[in-house]
Amino acid sequence: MAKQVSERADVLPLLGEVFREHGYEGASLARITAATGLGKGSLYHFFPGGKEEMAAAVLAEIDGWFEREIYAPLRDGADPAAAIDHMFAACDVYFRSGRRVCLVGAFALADTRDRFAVALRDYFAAWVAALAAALQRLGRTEIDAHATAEAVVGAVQGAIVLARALDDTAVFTRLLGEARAAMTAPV
Amino acid sequence: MAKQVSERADVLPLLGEVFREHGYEGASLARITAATGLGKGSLYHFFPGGKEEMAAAVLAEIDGWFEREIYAPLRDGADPAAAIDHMFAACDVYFRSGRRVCLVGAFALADTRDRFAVALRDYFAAWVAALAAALQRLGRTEIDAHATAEAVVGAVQGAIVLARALDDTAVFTRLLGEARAAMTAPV
DNA sequence: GCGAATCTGTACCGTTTGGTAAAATATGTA
DNA sequence: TACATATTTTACCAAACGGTACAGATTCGC
Repeated sequence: MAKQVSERADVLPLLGEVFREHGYEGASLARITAATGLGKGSLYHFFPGGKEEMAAAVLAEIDGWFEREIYAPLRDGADPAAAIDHMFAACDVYFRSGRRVCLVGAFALADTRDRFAVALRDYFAAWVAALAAALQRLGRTEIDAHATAEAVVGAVQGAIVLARALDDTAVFTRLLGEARAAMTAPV
Repeated sequence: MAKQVSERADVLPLLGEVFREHGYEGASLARITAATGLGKGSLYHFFPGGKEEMAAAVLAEIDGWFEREIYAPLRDGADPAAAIDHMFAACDVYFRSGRRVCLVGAFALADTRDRFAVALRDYFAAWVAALAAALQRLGRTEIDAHATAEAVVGAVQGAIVLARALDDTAVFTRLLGEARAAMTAPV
């Protein structure tokens, strides 16, 4: 009975992948134990609230990652244009050109939407706000910046759906490229 | 034991709503019987293949509706511009300004993607092709028409995700309006 | 009116579900 | 070493799962 040195934080990425691949309902404890290597006992030790707490923790970790990696540079970074470029590049890597699902987006389409309403809203609101801030720093008006940011974030989500449905990563890359071009062209 | 005069086709819309609201895994037979009023006996009489056949039938019905209502006018209608306007209007009604999920898009994000791969691909491929045909008839080049069509179809899917996550139907209307404007502006 | 085909309600099957309880083992600290 | 705290294993639970079997009831063709 070796103690795996697994911190609670270490299992979150594995946990996230299970939720991503099978959704909230499809992520059974059997699959979770298989993916994490942790038995039910350990899981309920780390997450006394069960599946719901696991999913909430994953959402919080995702939110933290985006805040650190994408939102903060957009909002506070020295070079807004570079932060925007970094955002597109990071999205392509993170979502694996549309092969990997956005867990927050997927939750928004299922009946998990109500259960995690606050987390979902915060995630997208923060993304739109951060991108809009970068655009404003590049000289756009507040209204124009917000509308454009909204469209770009929406385009990313739509690109994931399309790329997965068409089973074609090129669609994802193409759509993100167009969104990026439409952003940088007209100041 | 009154015979409900329900044809197989009559239950498809109800069935579709269950899948939309709860996803494939979340659409339990208990929920399905509750929503349709049909017992297991009747359900398995109409759909011997069980849940999988039910979902496939719903997808086929959806595909038929879009083909009839949206794709055909775009492709073969007398007035391509009017067909595009009709598409946006029909989308707003069908998806209830982003409150109602696109079942095909939702399936694309879950692990139902592999099970119904062909149906998902066909749905989006047909949509993009039809919209591209309308754009070509309006004078765009084949390449430009295809790229634009892809972006618009993606925007619709992204708009649904965003509207649901932000719990704001205005986002859906706004994004579709922008997509439409971006389409009609530069010939 | 009669038989065949169609439809429906109910009971049941084995499996899996999320979750619990507690005993057994590791680990950190003094 | 000893003791408390963390962690893990194992066994177990009631409920729900998708699906089957089949006997009734209804409807339709003739």
